[in-house]
Amino acid sequence: MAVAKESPPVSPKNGVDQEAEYRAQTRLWLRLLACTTLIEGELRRRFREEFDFTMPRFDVLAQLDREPSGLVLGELPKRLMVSAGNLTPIVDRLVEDGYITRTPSTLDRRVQIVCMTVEGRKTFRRMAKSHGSWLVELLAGFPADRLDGLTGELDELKGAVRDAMQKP
Amino acid sequence: MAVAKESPPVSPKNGVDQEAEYRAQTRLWLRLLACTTLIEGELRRRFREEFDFTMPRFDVLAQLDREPSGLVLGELPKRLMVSAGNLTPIVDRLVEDGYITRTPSTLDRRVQIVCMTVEGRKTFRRMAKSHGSWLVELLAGFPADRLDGLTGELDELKGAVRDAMQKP
DNA sequence: CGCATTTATTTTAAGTATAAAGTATTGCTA
DNA sequence: TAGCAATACTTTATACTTAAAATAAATGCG
Repeated sequence: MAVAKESPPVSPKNGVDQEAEYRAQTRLWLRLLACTTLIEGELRRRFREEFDFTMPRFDVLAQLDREPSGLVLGELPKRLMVSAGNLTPIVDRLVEDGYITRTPSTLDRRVQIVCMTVEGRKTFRRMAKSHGSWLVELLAGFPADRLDGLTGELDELKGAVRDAMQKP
Repeated sequence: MAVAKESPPVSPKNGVDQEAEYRAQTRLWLRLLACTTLIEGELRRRFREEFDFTMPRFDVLAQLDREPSGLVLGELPKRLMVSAGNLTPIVDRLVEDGYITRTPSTLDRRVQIVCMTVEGRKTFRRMAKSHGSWLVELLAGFPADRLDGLTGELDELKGAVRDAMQKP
């Protein structure tokens, strides 16, 4: 039963509309996933090839780059939206490689402060520059005057999803 | 739109525009990643809680569900955009659990045909129904009349990125 | 036919991810 | 002030992920 798009709302939502909306939602999700996977895969590949570095490691450095005085270790999982346990070995290796330091707080011996070293900052800057240019290269084909519009839509989407997750 | 397509670094003249565009591109990428991570994480969590199942396993079943006569194993990595090596243990376990079968082709003994079992099909239908309703729930807060528009934008983005990756 | 190449798939090594349990340490409170 | 709950972080178990090497079978070509 084909329903005209502009048919008045006879019932709040009839079966056909619901079905169509469901399919539209599924399509959106699949497209979102495809875009992210595509870009993420390419960035990962280049990080590996050019710098023998991984994105999670870069992400940690990116957070620390904004915090000259360092960051409480527990802040990282929150900001990067990953689990705490995941971060331990990543931070371990960044310390091992000399890019960051991990110092126990004198006030609370459970807490550790992580801070980028001079070496780490230098390395990060170099990688960040490439990262930026890769992004520019990959997104160059998308009309510049619609970048903000799309970002705005995604912001709304994110808000809606977050709200939906809050409720229960 | 007055943006040089791929002029390397920066000429003083349009330096500001380029910088602004670069920031817009970065914002878009971060938002895209945030949306996907948010939704993916929630779906993963629910798959785990409700069905003790993972998304990659579900994705394999979803592909096979459309192919009543089964699929050449090598098709899966292409369709799911994952590496072949990754798939081996996933398929192994699905076979082990009785959801799919893996039969060597009689024509070419390198090739294997994977096919969903009746049991697998039953299980998949049940999970797919929940998956759909979760998606509806998570995306309910986003205006229905803008779903297709956003999907279209993402399609364009995907095309642009794919083109950019093709060239070199 | 014999051998190199290509194709399909698996194995391996290194890393990322989560959940859940474990270890200190601190703070609260009865 | 003794004990217990909360907090910060690590460890463990399991699974996904890729890249690259390995295996195995088919194909092509001289």
